Amino acid sequence: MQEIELKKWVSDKLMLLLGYSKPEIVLYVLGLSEQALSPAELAQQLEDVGLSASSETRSFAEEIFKKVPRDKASSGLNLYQIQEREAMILARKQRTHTILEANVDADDSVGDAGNRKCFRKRKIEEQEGDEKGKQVKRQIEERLGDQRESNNVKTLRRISRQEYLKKREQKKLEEMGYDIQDEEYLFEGEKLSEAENQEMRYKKQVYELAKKRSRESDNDMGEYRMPEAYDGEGGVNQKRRFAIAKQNYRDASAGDEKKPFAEQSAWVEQQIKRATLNLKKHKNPTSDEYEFVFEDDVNHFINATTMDCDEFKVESPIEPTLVDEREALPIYTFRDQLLKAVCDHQVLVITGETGSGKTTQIPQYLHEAGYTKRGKIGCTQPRRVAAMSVAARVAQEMGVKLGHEVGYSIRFENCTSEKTVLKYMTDGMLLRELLGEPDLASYSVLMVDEAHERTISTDILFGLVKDIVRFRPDLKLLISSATLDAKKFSDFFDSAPIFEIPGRQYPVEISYTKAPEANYLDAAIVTVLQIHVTQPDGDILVFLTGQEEIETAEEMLNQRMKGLASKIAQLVIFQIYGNLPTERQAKIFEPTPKGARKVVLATNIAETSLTIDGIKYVIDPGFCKMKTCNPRTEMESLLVTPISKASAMQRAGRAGRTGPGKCFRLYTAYDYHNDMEDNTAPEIQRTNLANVVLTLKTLGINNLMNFEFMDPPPVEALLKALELLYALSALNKSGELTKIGRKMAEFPLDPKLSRMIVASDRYKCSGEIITIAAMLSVGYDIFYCPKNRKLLADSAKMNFHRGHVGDHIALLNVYTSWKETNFSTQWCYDNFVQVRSMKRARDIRDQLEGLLERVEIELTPNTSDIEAIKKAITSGFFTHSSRLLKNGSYQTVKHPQTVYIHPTSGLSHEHPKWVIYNELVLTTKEYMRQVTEIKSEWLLEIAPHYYQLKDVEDSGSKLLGHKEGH
DNA sequence: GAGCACTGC
Repeated sequence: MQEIELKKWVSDKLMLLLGYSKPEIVLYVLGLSEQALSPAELAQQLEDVGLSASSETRSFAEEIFKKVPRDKASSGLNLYQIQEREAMILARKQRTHTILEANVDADDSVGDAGNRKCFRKRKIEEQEGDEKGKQVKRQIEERLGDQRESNNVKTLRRISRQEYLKKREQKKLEEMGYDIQDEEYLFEGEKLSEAENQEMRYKKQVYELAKKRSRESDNDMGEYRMPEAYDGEGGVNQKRRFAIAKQNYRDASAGDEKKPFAEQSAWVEQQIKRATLNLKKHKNPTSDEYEFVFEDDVNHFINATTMDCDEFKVESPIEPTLVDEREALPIYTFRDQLLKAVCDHQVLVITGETGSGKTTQIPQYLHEAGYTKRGKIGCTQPRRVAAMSVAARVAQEMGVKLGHEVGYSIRFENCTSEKTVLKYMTDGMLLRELLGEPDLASYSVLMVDEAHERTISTDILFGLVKDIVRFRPDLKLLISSATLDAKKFSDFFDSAPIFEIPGRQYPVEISYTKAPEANYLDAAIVTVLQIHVTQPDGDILVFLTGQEEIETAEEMLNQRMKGLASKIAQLVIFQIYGNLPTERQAKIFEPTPKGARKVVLATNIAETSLTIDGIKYVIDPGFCKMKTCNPRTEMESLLVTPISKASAMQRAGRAGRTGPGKCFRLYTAYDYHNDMEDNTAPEIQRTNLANVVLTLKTLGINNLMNFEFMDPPPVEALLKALELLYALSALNKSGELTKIGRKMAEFPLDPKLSRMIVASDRYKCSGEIITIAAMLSVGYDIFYCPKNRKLLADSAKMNFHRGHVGDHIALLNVYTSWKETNFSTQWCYDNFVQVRSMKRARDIRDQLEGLLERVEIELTPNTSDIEAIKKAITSGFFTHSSRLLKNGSYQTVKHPQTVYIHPTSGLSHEHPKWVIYNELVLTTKEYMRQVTEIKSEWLLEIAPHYYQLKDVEDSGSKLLGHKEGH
């Protein structure tokens, strides 16, 4: 029953926010849009979710289902026909466009009055663009022809963006009037049967209705209210639902939702006796017992497979030149075939494992073949370091200076010039670029590398470029991925051909344990020692889940090595994880002392982000930490979860980079084949989508349901994002971007932070607010707390909290103090602050400062008005408010749940009545992290569309009501 | 008085 309610609600909500006709929603919600169901099956499905009551809905659904083409690309029209139709639509489009524009203007009454003047300039330009249409386009073409040497790049970008938005708008309307236009055009003058005429009338009716409804919702200026189900007003029932949801979440946290765990736990019970016996032995090592462990070696692992390696050659050319090296790459022999394939096909999926040379060579081949005469060749990478190092390598191979013909572009660093024809960049950077150049006009080829990693940015890029290649037949698109996923990419890009390039990975022998390990940490330690004693030279890489585990593993290893020091070779242990200070991270690259063996205890960071030379043995316990977010409560937590097969292969591959290697998996072959997922769920299905939605809306994609996600995110996550953006006034009632929303989209931050910056204009504290935003989005820990000097570190930290100003202001204090010492590194050491985090905060802050000008917010530094700063913060984070309860705990205001102030907060002993928080985390308790005290009146003042008086009343009645409820 | 996977803009 709950599920039915939810689905109904979802469908209503979608209508409100997206301006969709109901049948499409229903179909989407049911997940049927891609299936070819008969009307009877469809009716059954509708009934199952309680939507059969409305015959209107059903007939609509069936009707639309029949007529929506399964494949929008193959509409059966040729290019000429499509152009004709677009011209017909244009007239209608322009009328509607004016209406939409008017509404965007009106909508800003929700937001800051002070911001009205902003974007007026852009708006005028857009209107001009609209009127002048073709003229502007001609201008662009002329100017682009001028080698794009124009000083006025900004204007060009804006114009091209308008062009794109116009195209988008056109498409949207085209979709709405799709069939009508189609049929009117194709059957003009032909006599139709009565049934056909009837169908035509019906379709027109639907179209008119949709248009009318869209206008109505545009004009509906009523207040926004949270939907009932999210309101917390359902009394006892609502509370129960909540409790159940939470319980489920807890259960999931315990890991029971996964089958592997359920089975494994049964195994664990059986094995526990044996395991504890082993454990005891390890704790008090004598050489006899260790010999037992080592003898066990032969039987401990089952050698199962050897990783595929297509072309295994050991090459040691004497003094290889760069040309020799290029020609020795596996890809070299495929050069001509590849060029032909690129020539013949617009989209090509390329598979090639590590070492094939695809990333460095393909762009060069295309350059040599003359593709750069028509435009740049772009190549995206998921990571900054990769973009930089690959660009450097290619520049070297081509004998040019990095930043000239070959360049790279990453955040904070644009190393390209007018001359650049091969451009490597992070995928996120290209996405930003697309906001200014939506049709990728300056590119002739785009290569999306490491596509199988499925970062959010690549996933969005997929949807966008799939669209772009349709109206830019001259643009070549290359998708490069791991072999396993090639089919999926090919399918997504309308059956694009797959081009296979063999890799040059050395073979890796993979072994599994015979039985599941009860304690994988212990098993990992034992395996390290086994390898050390029984296997030939070569360093060992152990994948663990986090810092704590790595530290205990090091302790255990050291302890056991003590007793054996005289008997076996030295073992040098290194740690590597993201939060480790840079100096200590660098240590893993130091050469191993002669006769010793290196052991690297690493987190997932060693899986893709950094490569350690000389690794010959990999130990893979099969787990990693993953951030999971309960979408209902927005509570985040880090859970230890089993890795996917793809991840396991990646880990194993780490042993075969410089020579043949071995991988020891601390799980059974059965587990691997039967219980582990093939791939980790793509990020886009796991994370908060607020930023994604904002980006898409900025690109003019209002119609989120029609956006072609390779793997669509859950509808509920999309709705949550829309809801938040709506509450932040970034979207209007019909789900269109407002002026505020446009400004927010300029900032590469979480929308709540962007909103806070936009609001700071009104409170005249933008300088402070961008500092706080930068500090909050650093990503690393700000404070460093060495175990032996805990007290000192804690007191240093409390210095910044003097006056109980709250955590946001404390972060501001940290930054301003650092700035006052002229960004001194020594100051950081003295105050137990991480230098790396501060430098990063400075980079982000500088970037934000530059962006302020673009959205016409004045930089107003040095205010001492704490209340103004707090109000600006509240403008971004009013959805994250909570109130003090009588028992000292807190209750979130909108989706009531009990939470606590995190002990690391400066306010953890203060008990302020009302607070806002940056995030909720579930660790040992439900904690609010980064907390600041506010006045409850501010919530009504700042977000009257979100809060009602009863939400913020201080009366005890609400608390009493809770007691009665129990 | 807690507990810190990894990217990216």
